Amino acid sequence: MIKINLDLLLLKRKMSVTELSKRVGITQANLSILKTSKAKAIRFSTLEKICQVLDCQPGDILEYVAE
Amino acid sequence: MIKINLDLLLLKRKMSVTELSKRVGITQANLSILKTSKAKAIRFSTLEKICQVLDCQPGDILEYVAE
DNA sequence: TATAAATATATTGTTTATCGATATATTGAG
DNA sequence: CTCAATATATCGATAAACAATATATTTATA
Repeated sequence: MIKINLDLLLLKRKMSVTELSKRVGITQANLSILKTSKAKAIRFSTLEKICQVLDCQPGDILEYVAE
Repeated sequence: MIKINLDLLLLKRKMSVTELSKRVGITQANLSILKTSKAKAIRFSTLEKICQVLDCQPGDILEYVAE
């Protein structure tokens, strides 16, 4: 499965999910869905904004976990 | 923007896009769209299969490029 | 250079699912 | 206990993946 992990970076940046959602431009609810790996897809525009705001690469937040 | 780069890994694995598309389970045409960064989103199920077949991590193929 | 193979592009239709908007539940800090 | 942060839940609209298919273009190779 593909896991998304924002916790580490949010901690580093001392940023809340709510704050990130505002900066990214999506609702707190929908970012929460992403954050908990409940989403079945992601728009590159969203991924891009997250990377932009958190100043990171997709690889920093996306992980493939074999099962 | 978010760029997707499969070329390096395909070269390493000596695998063609057509071959990858068969293994991943999507058409050659649609994988080509992904490969050329024309897609606006990606399903995690697709990303997962690509990582599985190429034995890699999302970070190996996805890149955020600031503009 | 001719031919075939690989890849890119294009079109149409179906189906899926993001994301907005919103409400509410749950958790945690103080 | 209170409040803020986060998670969960609906619903609807819209966007877009992906299938299927055809075809153009590029690349390899005999």
